Parts: sequence; C-alpha cells; structure tokens
Amino acid sequence: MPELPEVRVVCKSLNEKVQNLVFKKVEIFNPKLFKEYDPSYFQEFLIGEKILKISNLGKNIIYFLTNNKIMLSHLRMEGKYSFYEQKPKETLKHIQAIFYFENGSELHYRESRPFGTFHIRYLNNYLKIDPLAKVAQSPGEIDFETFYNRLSKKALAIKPTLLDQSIVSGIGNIYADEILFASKIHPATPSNLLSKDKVKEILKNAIEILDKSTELGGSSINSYESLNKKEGQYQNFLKVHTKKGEFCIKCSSKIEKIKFKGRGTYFCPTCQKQKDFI
DNA sequence: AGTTCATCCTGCATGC
DNA sequence: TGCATGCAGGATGAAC
Repeated sequence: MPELPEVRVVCKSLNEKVQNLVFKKVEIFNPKLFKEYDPSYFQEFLIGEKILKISNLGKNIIYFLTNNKIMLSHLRMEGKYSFYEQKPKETLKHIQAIFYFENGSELHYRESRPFGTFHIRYLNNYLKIDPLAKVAQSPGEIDFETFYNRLSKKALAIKPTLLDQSIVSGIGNIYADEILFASKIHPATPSNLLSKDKVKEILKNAIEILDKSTELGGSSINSYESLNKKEGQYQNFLKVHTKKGEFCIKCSSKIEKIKFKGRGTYFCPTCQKQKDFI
C-alpha cells in the first residue's frame, strides 16, 4: 500500500509526465471515488485547466492547476496511475477513470479495490477543509517538540498513534512496523510512556527509513507500483514487515505477526520487549 | 473527548 | 475442482 515514500515517488513520476498538460476530457467509470460532486461537475471543473505542479501532503497527492484550482488524489491501498503518450491499444484491468489531455496523451487511474478518493478544491482553503484539514506534517517536516507533545498526551499505543495522520503524516502499516523495530519499541507501548530520547529516536528512524525507501522507489509489496508498472526496491530492505517466522537480523529470534488494533503487526519479540519505562 | 469498531471493496488464500 | 468463507487495509463516521 502506498505510504509516504511511494506517494513521493508517484508525485515525482507524475510531474515528469503531466506537468504543463491541459485537461481535455475526463472519463469517470466509478463515480464513488469522486467525492462530493457528481462526475459531470468534476469534468467541467477540470477541462481547460493546465497542471502546474504536483506535490503531496502526507499520503495525499495534490494537483495544482490554473485558475487556483486543485485536485486531490488519495491512492488508499491499491491506487495506481499509468501514463500514455498516445491512446493505448489495450487498457489494463480495473480502470476507474481516464484523464485525457489536449496533446493526445492520457493518464489512467486504476485500482482493484476502489477505495481511493478524488476531491476538487480551491487554493484559498484546501488546507482548511477536509480531507487535508487535520493532516499533520510528515516526519521530515515536523518540529520535534510538536511531535513529542502530541505523543506525550496520548495514552494510545504507539503503533496506532504513528498511523494517525493528524499526529504525523505519511506513515502506514509497513513503515510503522519498520520504525518501531529500528527503535526497539513494542508496538503496544503507550505513547505517553516514551521518553524524550525514545521519541527522538523514533523520529530519526522514521526520517531515515522513509528517505531510504523513497530513494529506492518505495516498497513494492501488495501490488504497489509508482507509474506505468514501475516497482520499487525497498521491500528487499524490510526487516520485520512481511517477515513472519523469519529470523531477526539482530538477535535471530523469530519474527512474530499479531493482529493489533485491527492491523497486521510484525515485530521481534526479543528486540521489542514490552517495558514499563522506555 | 478519546478510543474502538464497522464500513467501503475485491482479489486472493484457505477449507471443505 | 468448485464453491463458500474470511482476510487484507486507510480513513471516516458512528457508537461506546
């Protein structure tokens, strides 16, 4: 599933392909993904506008368009883009929408489990209203004191806290497991029991892991690809996620998988023991 | 107010 | 082999 590294790589690839292109037509096959407005208004909003730049806030992809317009795209678990210079002879499965540009190129959005979302917004308030209103900064951007204050106020376990996009954004199930392993913290540890030094370690590890994965094009597990079927390589560097039954690289214990607060959670029972103070 | 849980959806793995 | 069941998960909104 795409998390911060994957979303960053998608944005980079999209910028290379669709920057400066002008929307000519939009075909929406699954209106459910296109929130708040009906598909015809979505099309009307986009047609004739040029894509100036694409960036991201956490896992949200932000298309900045002419006339102060914005389109938001969230890939959820399976969302993928494919770009074609010309109309392709065959289309891939599970196409949810096609964006046609004036120069004849096409951007296809597909998703086998259609959970992704698209929103249209204006520049003046897109950060003030959902879905971006509560999205926090990512680990590389957030101020340490802010991050520490948020954690120190939460009695909730650290794993779901790291997944909470209003605390810090961009971390999903894969990297939460990896960050906690690198920081030697049991996923059930209450966030407010973590010392300042431990929280520093979490943030440092989060930045390192997310940056390294970004450099390697993200993690291609559970079908992630950035653009046009390009896969990342960070899955080869995962230390606990997906490693159930394999030996821990630090202590050779067997990696365990549990279901924690509804999420598959991988950890090393020796390196990540539960402690009262940490 | 904070936290948990069901929901959205479909491909895939498992079990009979 | 074929069918039924269950599981996966990000974010949201309902329920506790």
